[in-house]
Amino acid sequence: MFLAGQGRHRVSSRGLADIVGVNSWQVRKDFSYFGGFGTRGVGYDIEKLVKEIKRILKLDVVHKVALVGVGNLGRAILAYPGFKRDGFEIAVAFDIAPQKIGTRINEIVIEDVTEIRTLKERNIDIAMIAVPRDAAQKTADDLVEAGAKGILNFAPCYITVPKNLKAITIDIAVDLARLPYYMPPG
Amino acid sequence: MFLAGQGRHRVSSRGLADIVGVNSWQVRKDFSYFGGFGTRGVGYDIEKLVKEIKRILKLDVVHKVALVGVGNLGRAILAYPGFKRDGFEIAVAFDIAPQKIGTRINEIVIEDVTEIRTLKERNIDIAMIAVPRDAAQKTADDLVEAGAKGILNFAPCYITVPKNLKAITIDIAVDLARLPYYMPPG
DNA sequence: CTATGTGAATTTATTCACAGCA
DNA sequence: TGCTGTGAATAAATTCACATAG
Repeated sequence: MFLAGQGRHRVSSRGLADIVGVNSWQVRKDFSYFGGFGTRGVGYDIEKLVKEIKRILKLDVVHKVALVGVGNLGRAILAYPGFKRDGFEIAVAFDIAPQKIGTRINEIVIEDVTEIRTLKERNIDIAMIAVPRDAAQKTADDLVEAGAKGILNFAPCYITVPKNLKAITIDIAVDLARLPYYMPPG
Repeated sequence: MFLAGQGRHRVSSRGLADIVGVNSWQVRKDFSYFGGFGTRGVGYDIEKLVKEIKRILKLDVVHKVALVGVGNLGRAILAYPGFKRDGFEIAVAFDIAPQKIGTRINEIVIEDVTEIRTLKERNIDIAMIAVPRDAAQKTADDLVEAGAKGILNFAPCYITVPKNLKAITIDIAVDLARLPYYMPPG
């Protein structure tokens, strides 16, 4: 985006710092916690740096993702072009509405929610929840039982999963509510 | 959600801590930074607590919000029911496509993007960006010029605003990329 | 001579323990 | 007695300064 594929091979901690708006020693210290992967007097090799970070974040393998709920939000997610870049592949979408089953959106076939049970045999370990709030926890429970290891929840409620798994909730209203605190008066 | 309107008047720091999964002294310490608003030996009056927190976060006034971009994501946002609860009101939606101008979605009339310039006179101080990535920064610039004080950006890119204003970017791919690090192997 | 990586110093945040008020 | 609010103790994160490798 900023660096890759633009003819540049190297970047310094200062260069990275300027991009993300922090200080150069913060960049170096943070990298050092995972073992230094720069070259003294030279800087960081961009390709190697990206590879190391992907390895640390466990993004060095392709993760297959399921989407549950193909309403407005679900369709917006299916239309989002940025997943492949980071090694994610939306493999399937589920919905409860019979008239949607079997249709395709962006090459993804929509299946009945009861097929969630087949996640494990399809090597899908991540799921996104885009169902109404009242159905979110039940959906999460089904996903966990089917073998999902990570859940990204877009329903406006907290969901609980076994503590060895990971769930992240994205609630637009919560993020919106953070803005006024930082906004100037008037 | 958990406490309001369920017959309960009071809650202890321990009660709050259990709900959000932290320790009771963390709750008390955090509240104390803004001046204690509990009663010793009793706990916190729920109604007063909510009021104080809303005041601190500047959510004690209604904020009018504009949406720019009425594609899949924009329509999903307009359909989201949770804004009013927190004192936000989507006042207008803008789009660049002529065939969308003048139509309504969820009581919101869609106007041409050139009307962004009227934000200030309509007392709209917050905007949500749901346009394609290439148009995001230009949209942000227009919004800032029109008087927006806070921006919630859904385009998958960083946007820059003058440093006395506030912009928050929500990028699904970034949140998705956080999951594998915490997920158990296998 | 340049830019990393890291101990040491400093600052900030977390945790504890209890005084103080209803 | 019960639970808040807060100083003190502890832990963690940030910042600095520089030895070190290329």
